[in-house]
Amino acid sequence: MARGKWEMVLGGNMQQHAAVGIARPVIQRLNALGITASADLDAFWKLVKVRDGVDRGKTIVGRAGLAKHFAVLLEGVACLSTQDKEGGRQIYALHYPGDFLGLHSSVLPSVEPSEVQALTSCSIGTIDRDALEQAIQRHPALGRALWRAALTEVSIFRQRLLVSRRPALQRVAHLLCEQRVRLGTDDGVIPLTQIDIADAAGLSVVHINRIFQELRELGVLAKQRLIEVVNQERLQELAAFDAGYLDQSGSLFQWDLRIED
Amino acid sequence: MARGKWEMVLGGNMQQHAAVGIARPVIQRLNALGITASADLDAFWKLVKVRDGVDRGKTIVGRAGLAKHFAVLLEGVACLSTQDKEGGRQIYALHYPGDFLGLHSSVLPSVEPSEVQALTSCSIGTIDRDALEQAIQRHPALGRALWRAALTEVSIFRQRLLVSRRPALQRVAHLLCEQRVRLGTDDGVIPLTQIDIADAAGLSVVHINRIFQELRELGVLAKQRLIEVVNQERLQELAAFDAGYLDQSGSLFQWDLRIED
DNA sequence: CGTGCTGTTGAGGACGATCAATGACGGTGG
DNA sequence: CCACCGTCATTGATCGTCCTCAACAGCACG
Repeated sequence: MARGKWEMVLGGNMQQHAAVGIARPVIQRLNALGITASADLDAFWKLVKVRDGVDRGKTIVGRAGLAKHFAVLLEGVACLSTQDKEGGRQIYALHYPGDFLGLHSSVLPSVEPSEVQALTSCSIGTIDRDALEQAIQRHPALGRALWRAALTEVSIFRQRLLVSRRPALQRVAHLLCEQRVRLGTDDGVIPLTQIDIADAAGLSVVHINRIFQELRELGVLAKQRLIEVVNQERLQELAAFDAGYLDQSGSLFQWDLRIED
Repeated sequence: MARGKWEMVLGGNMQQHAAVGIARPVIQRLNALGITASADLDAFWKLVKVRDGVDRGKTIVGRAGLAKHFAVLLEGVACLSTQDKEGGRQIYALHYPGDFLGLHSSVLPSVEPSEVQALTSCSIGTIDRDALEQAIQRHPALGRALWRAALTEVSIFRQRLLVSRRPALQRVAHLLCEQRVRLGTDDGVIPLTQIDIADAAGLSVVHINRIFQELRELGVLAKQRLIEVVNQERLQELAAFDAGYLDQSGSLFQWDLRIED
């Protein structure tokens, strides 16, 4: 995570970045969201200005108005969270490379103040809002992709609502399953702390710790500090996990993303 | 709630229905969603086929994907719910006259099976999906209105996620506040059973009952079977309720990218 | 080699679930 | 009109889950 604090890449070539490795997750994501034409991909990528070295704990997307930018996560882990007045942090959603950051504020402006925060050092790509709108005019597929991304976020909220009624072990198991799928990595490592998990699951850290011990006894998690899933199948059984809700590619209303003023 | 089981009103005139009283909530809602031009209102209303006499407990919008029509609630109370395998009912959202029913299935098709169910006798208006899409082409304001309605639903989900971490009294108080605002009536009566509240709040009926007794002691609820709020202010304090999340009339894209250093 | 953050462990207690039984109310049919 | 029934509301008792407080251990950092 070096490469200089501000690496402006205006109109850069996508393949170049793929070579650097930083663009690959984004391209994969865009593909998954239905953007396959390289003209569309290029159009999108031309909008992105890469920025490295956002430190852990920093706010990436705030909540106040006057937004000129929007972001894509390139490297690292971030979360969409809010503080309740006792200082407790509620994590609504976790973000991994390829995710769009700040969809929440475009989709749900007048909602409980929430923000996107870096959980590890992150690289992000910023996108100018006006430029994006123009690009969407010329490449409607981009609008649809954003729409789908927003739907997936919504779908995750709803699923969480269901899961929040289940006992802690299943809740945690479900959360871990979701992270595995979203990460899309092969090793079972989940790059979060128990504290993060607690805030995301809505449980106390102490209890999370005990749940983790159970999961380790069950042979689901590795017996180390690091959170590593070693038996994905068993985990899914425990969680009654069905990944369907993470795929909104079949959405009926394929409205073009409309932008008012 | 008589007036015949099937009263088809193809292309009926809006004012007529307003006279009947059945259309007023819908018109108010459409106004609130930004549809003010009478051309738009008429265009919408022409799509609606009125249907009376949906009995309590009946399914209004099923979970099978690809619904060809969706609905508007004209009279009565309905809910968006799902069953978990133990037979427990989780209520995601309550619907009152003017609400759109089945947005969930057009917006989030591949999600945990959920359905819209009548909680009292209801009158609904059904709307053909294809006809609606065509109307949206000619009246973009309709598209925006639906979009906003969907956003409000999403916003409610998210708020619930936050509230679900708070203790039962506040949770229930918050739920009641929300229902008061959504109902928009002057008397404090909330036309639900304790069972409904329990399923919506994710608490046991027994516990809901005890919470209600507390709320009555606090002078917030009337001391009768009927659920009636007699001290709205106190209730809002208890709930730390801010109605902001119920109003998504703000602009769609309000991005704010901020990076601290 | 402290200082700070994360993970771990124990003890006690609050909150809410569950089980079970009883009232209250409204509708239905005799 | 009354007896019956189903649904909803209420109450008591018990139990389990999860929280809180508190202390300590492991590890990374400067």
